[in-house]
Amino acid sequence: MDKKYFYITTTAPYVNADPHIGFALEIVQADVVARFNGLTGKKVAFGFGTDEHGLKIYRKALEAKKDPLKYCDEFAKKFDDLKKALNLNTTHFIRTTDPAHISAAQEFWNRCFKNGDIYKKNYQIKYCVGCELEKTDSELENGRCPVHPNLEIENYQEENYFFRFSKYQKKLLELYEKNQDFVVPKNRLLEIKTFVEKGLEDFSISRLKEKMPWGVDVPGDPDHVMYVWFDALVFYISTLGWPKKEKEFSEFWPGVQVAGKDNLRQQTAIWQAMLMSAGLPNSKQIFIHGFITSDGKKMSKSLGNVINPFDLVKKYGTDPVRYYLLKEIPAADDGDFSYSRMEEIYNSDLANELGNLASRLTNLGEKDGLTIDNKTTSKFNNTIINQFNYFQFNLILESIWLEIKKLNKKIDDFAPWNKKFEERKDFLLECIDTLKLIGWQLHPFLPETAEKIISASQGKIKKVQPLFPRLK
RNA sequence: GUCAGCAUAGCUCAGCGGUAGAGCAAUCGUUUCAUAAGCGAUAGGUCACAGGUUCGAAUCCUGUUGCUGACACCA
Repeated sequence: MDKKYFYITTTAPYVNADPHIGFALEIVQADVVARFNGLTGKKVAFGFGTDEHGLKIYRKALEAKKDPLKYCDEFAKKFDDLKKALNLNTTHFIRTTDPAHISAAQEFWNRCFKNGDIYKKNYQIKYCVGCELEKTDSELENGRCPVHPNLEIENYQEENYFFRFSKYQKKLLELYEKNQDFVVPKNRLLEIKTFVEKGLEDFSISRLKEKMPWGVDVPGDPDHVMYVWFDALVFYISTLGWPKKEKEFSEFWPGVQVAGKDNLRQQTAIWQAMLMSAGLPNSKQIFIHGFITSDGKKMSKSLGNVINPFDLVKKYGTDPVRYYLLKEIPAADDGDFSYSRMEEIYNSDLANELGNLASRLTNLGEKDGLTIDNKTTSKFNNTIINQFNYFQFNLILESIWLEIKKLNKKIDDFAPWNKKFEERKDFLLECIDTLKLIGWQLHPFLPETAEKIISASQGKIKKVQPLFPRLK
């Protein structure tokens, strides 16, 4: 709709563990799209934040004998550190424990309530005394806790607030029907459609405060706090300052949301129904990415194969890590990370092909004392623009690398080092200009490298330091 | 258990009815401007398995095996 403004956001990571490589993937993907849109002249908002309420965090904080907020502070800091480590161009940041978010969540609740979509009902809770935890049906085996099969599951009821999700079945299906690109990739759209078609049940959106106080107060009811989902989803608009910053909100919303496949339902159905209920426009688009395995295996603490994004960046640098995530992990499918593959593509793609190309060209240019004045800037052809619309980062990078290979070959074929100065001048100028264009195309993906390339290929040409020193 | 998707060279994937493709890795050759980089060539696959349809199947259909996801209160 609005061509001037663009808003993109990731999910708000839950702060019960250190930042995960999977979230790094998600936010790097969002960053690339944000930067791309910025280069095409739009005003971009890129939202980011942390999800900090709920039982799990409350328990962890108690275990660590810490005040929940202080406990969250430590994690929120770690997530904030991702911005620097991954060179993210985020413009907005909010924690769900920030007062602005809390009042946004309450305002959102009020709107849904006024619309008649929030009501009180008895909620059946299944509780395992052994774990001292509430259990869901999917966690039970034959109606018993798998960890404590000799203990009976206790049932009790409490009064909760419910959200009238069922009311929005038809409207959600209309939304999917009307906009076939609402969820990308399309098999995810199919998945959620099937889910909604099967019928929707209202779900509980509050918890008794006496049992679990770590949440946003339900307006007008001191006995309840909101269930994390409800408050966390409002994050997508509280980052923009809703409801206070009306202008900013109306400029940027609706936005594009990036989420993992485990988040499909929350983003594409629940959140959309909530928006309808609150009388706000639906999201523009939801992109669903896959998961990353580590050396072909699921990452888990017990296997000891968890990949920490900070370690990776420390070892290889920001742009190589971004390159791996964008080139080697198919954006919409599961992908694998391995150190050997990381080093392979670092050396072949980055050091040998791209880095060396910049070195040889700027070296030739410097020796001939060349100067380039032309102001080539960002330029994306329609294929690339279309591939951006479907988040096909790996394909875009492949086509950029095709250009890099072509340029390397072109230099070999012409062999400027065998030519006289006058014979090679125009040739070199042309090559360096192509290099600059490549730099611009790389800008959303590898911002730091791109800037080095661009600045090295304009004005008086000087040989660049190796962009990516070869490993080993 | 039910439903859906996937299974192609060592690795990552493209091809989706007409004699198996790319990149990386491997091997060999070649150039020297460059980060011992570049360029070229070679090798590497009964296209998961078994049936069927067709003049012809990696490509369509059926079955088997394996993996992944969904089947609602885990963010």
